[in-house]
Amino acid sequence: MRKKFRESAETASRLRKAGLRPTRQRLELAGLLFRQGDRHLTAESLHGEAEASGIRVSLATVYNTLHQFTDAGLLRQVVVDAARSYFDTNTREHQHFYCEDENRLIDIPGDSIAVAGVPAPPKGTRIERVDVVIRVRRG
Amino acid sequence: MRKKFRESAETASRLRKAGLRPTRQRLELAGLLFRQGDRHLTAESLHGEAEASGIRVSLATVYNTLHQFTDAGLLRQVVVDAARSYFDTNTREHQHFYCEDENRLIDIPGDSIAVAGVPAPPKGTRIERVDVVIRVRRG
DNA sequence: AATTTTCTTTAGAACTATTCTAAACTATTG
DNA sequence: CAATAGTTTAGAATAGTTCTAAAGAAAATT
Repeated sequence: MRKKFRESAETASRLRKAGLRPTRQRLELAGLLFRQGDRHLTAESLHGEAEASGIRVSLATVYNTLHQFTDAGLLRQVVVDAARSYFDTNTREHQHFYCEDENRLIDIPGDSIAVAGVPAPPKGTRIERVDVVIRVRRG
Repeated sequence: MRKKFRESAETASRLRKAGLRPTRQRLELAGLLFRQGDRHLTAESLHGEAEASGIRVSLATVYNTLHQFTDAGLLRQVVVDAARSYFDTNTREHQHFYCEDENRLIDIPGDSIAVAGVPAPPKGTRIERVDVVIRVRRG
């Protein structure tokens, strides 16, 4: 399969650039993560998907991989819920609706939303990121 | 002590209005929470403070109380860190800097900051709250 | 003011998400 | 192809939080 081969090679080189060896587990997880469009996953949900696809990988490796990919800029971690951590395959600038009834994230494109009037950050610090979470409920 | 008595009576009636019995534990925790100005606490930190003040209260009760006060609108829960939950005694509209180096929250007054271009919420939902977290780091 | 009812507190167990550990394994280097 | 350095893994450990059921306290009822 030509396409798959090219994707793997591309992913492998992305990983190498991030200082990560392109192991079977990383390549297969990357396949799951990036094959489809923008996605929001938890470690458990990705692990479940891997299992369902016949990919053999431990939960610990899923956690490691999600964090390594996040550090490498391939994923963005989204904190909306005290209970679980979400990872977003969309690393462009954007924000989120968070549906509290169904624990679901929905992207808001970065060009539609803007935060104005941000004060200077506390002395000795610099702004890392501005996160907007719009909490919504059925009703 | 006149002042303390009045505070207790006021707190007691706030609790009653929220359908909560003004028990010793709730009154004493309310004392710690609201005596000082705006504060950001975790369950553990409040429990520690209580211990230090000679207030006898279990950690389970601290958790219960924080949630009950939040439901009653006396506190606001702030989600910034996947690890721990913060509770904010400032329930006015406002936002936060989150200092990732020291796990510390800093209030941003609601009148200085504004979010523009919020799209319509997903079908069948209404906006509950708009949370802005500005993540900062030393540097 | 004693009794009953309802709510609250508590210690400790249980749970959930996540991280750690150290041994086995795999990719890369020389 | 051996040596090295990085990776994976199962399971243990941890952290924060919630649950449980029994004891205690507040409110309602007599």
